[in-house]
Amino acid sequence: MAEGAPALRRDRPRLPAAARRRQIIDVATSLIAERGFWGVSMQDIADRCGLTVPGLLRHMESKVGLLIAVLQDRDVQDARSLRTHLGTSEAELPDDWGSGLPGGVDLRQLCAATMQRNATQPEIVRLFTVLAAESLEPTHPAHDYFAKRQRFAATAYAALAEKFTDRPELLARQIMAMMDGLQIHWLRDPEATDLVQEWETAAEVLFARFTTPR
Amino acid sequence: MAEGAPALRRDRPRLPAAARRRQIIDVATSLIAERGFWGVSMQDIADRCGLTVPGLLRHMESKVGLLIAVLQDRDVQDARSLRTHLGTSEAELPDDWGSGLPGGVDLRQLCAATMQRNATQPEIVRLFTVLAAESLEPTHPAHDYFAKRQRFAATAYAALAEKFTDRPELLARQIMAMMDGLQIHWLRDPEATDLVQEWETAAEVLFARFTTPR
DNA sequence: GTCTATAGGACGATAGAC
DNA sequence: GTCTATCGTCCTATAGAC
Repeated sequence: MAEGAPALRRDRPRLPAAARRRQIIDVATSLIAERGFWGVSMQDIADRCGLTVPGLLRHMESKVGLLIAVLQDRDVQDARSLRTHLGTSEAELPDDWGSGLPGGVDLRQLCAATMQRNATQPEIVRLFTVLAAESLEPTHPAHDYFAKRQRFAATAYAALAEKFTDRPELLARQIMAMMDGLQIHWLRDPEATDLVQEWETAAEVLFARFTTPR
Repeated sequence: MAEGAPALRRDRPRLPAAARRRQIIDVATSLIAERGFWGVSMQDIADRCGLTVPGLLRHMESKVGLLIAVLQDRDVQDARSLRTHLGTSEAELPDDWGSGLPGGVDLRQLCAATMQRNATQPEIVRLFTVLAAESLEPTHPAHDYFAKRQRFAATAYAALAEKFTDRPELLARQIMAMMDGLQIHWLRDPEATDLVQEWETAAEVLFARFTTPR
């Protein structure tokens, strides 16, 4: 009966700090997407990492700190993906998204690319959908993040919409609303519809005024 | 110093059960709209009612029971409002919404009326926005409610869309997505825009194919 | 119809051993 | 880098007095 060493939780070996941090962010992303920030406990996250809560807290200074880390990580990933899609040189896009999108981009193509990417990562879409609603409350730790994000997106889209219409903010807002709306319906029943196809049909309507019928 | 009676919490007198229940539902609606179901505790709700938690639990059998009561109450209110707006006789609309909307209704008018009503009650819109996202998780107590609700709305809207297009489910989905999307943007910054006006502009685009230009 | 008291657990976070 | 142990708080819910 005398087990010598106290041994690590389960059979999981120590991980280098960087790898552990990566794992924690991935697990937290997944769980927060499922249940929202208030619906997840540090215990839940620690369990899925094969850690105790204090073990988890050596890598993240608090629960709120963990949420911030998750959101920052998403920005880094998104910026990387955008850079790849648009070509590195002209798109600066640092971690806070810089001041806008490059002017040479076509709005309709950008939207289509975004929806195509989103269709491949429902978990991330869900993370943002759930947190966007939860963080409407001004005291929510992600409130400012989402306020800023929405302001940025509205401005950037409107700038790109200028070559379509003289009311670019209006088109920008309709586009964002339609994208968000289609996404939440898709999340509720992913089998029922094809997000990309659904967007394509909607885009035809939204952009119809601005394209020459063939 | 000898205060005789233990006295009621604060200065609030006993309320008849029905009035108390009404108060509890109103308070819970408001708090859940702000913070989501997982973000609110029974203590929070009891405090705002001037009750202790056991006092609260004499009127609602559990926290989940309270959420159900809130949602059922919304259905009753919505059905009442719809009956008023459409005229009592043809719209049956029992508490579970029956099997559809009366065929005589014009879809575009119905949407406009809905958005006008929603614009006057941001708190209710927020309740549904927050819970719709939170309840994507299949184990959430409101999951089935929202799944059913979305299915009903999609069917009902599609039926009314039949006189506009031969792809009514598509138009119905675009309408619902746009309404939901505009609402969440409006909730984040209610000062910035007029929900009714915003919808009117979007509706012109969505219905443009089906109306004769004057 | 509302209270006090309390059970019994989960929560976020810290201290200190190894 | 991870553990055990623990603090103090908050949670939902119940028992029983008035």
